[in-house]
Amino acid sequence: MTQQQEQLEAKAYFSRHLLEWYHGQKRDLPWRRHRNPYYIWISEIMLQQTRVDTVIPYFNRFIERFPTVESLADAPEEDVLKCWEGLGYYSRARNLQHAARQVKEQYGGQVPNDREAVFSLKGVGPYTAGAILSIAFNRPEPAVDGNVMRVLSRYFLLEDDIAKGPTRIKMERLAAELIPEGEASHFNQALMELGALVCTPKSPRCLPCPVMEHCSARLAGRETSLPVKTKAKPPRPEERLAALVEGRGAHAGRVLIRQRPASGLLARMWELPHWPAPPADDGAGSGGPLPADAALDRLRRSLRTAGISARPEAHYMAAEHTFSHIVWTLQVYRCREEEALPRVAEGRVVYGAGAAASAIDAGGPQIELFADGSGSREDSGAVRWITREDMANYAFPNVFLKLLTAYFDEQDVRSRASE
DNA sequence: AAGTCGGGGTA
DNA sequence: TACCCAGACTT
Repeated sequence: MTQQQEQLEAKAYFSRHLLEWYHGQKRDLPWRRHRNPYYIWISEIMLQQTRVDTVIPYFNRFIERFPTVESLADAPEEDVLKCWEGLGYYSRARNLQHAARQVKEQYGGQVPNDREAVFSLKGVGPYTAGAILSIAFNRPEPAVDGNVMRVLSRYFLLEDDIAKGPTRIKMERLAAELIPEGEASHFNQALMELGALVCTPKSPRCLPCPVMEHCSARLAGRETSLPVKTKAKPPRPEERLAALVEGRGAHAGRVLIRQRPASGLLARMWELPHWPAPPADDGAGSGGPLPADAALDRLRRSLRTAGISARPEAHYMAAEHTFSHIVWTLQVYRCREEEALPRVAEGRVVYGAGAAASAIDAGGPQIELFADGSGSREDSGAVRWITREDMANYAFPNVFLKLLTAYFDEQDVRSRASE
């Protein structure tokens, strides 16, 4: 048998056995219960860089709250964001709603089924377009994600770096050849299911694998050294000082939160106000936490610059928040609202500092208005005084969700103890 | 091609 | 710890 014939046979074997395995092993997932293109689409956006088990509860809540394309298109953006709270990559939520409006206006509320149209939807790239077209419409389009690249690089012993762009193109060509006639939907899902359940990154379960016999990596004993992938550079650390401002008088029992800018990191999410901590200058330049008094002093100045009348009192707790490119270490301080608060009414912060106000009015990319990191661009956002119950109306990144929940829990314990 | 965008599970 | 993940968008 020629090499080309062997290759053809290996491909046919792969597709046939994988498909058969899938019919017996596929998981019962909410978006698999109907072939509803809207459900498939939502699930695929949520599944970007996110595990199935994490997505399931979010998916169920989401389609309950937004059952149709039109209901999503017509919803307030903050509702969509709140539904996405804790899932991460929040631009996915905003892009999804943008795309829902595209579908409503350009395609009569029906998810389009041709490549051009699907690809034009905001937030839909090569993988997601292929996934929607194949899974929802059974079109013979490849849907190549990291999972599929791992499976193919092992089965065919491909040593291309899957972090490189051209590799995905090559994998797509291969994946397209493998789709059995009329079976695009099942086959593409089978490929991903195998990657998720059997051909896992660290320790692949080769024995129960339906295609083990002809897996080139396995036959070469190289299944754990594939795929080849250049590793990402480590995230840079950022030390920050956060203010947990406890209200007094009219704001008693409430905490101050602010909204982030409309673009960039955690866009339009709500948070405790926080600012960069200056590097601790201990002479060695090694960084590390700031001495307590220096931190309090820095925070006092940041609060004043932001137009928040509050006095830092004591360190409360530390919290970490990891992004793919940054790691925040937040040192949270309890602060007391000061009397006489003409500058922090409900609504927007009014700047007292002339320099900051004029700099913002001038427009442009004002990242840091002052060299010391106070008066940052974030200081121009809306602020609110909230209770625990109000948390339901604002979308928070997980770190602040946990911080606020812990704080209000503690307050409840204290108030019950003092009764 | 590289950087920007969260968060959690796994070994 | 370090690595991984059902990626897309911007520059």
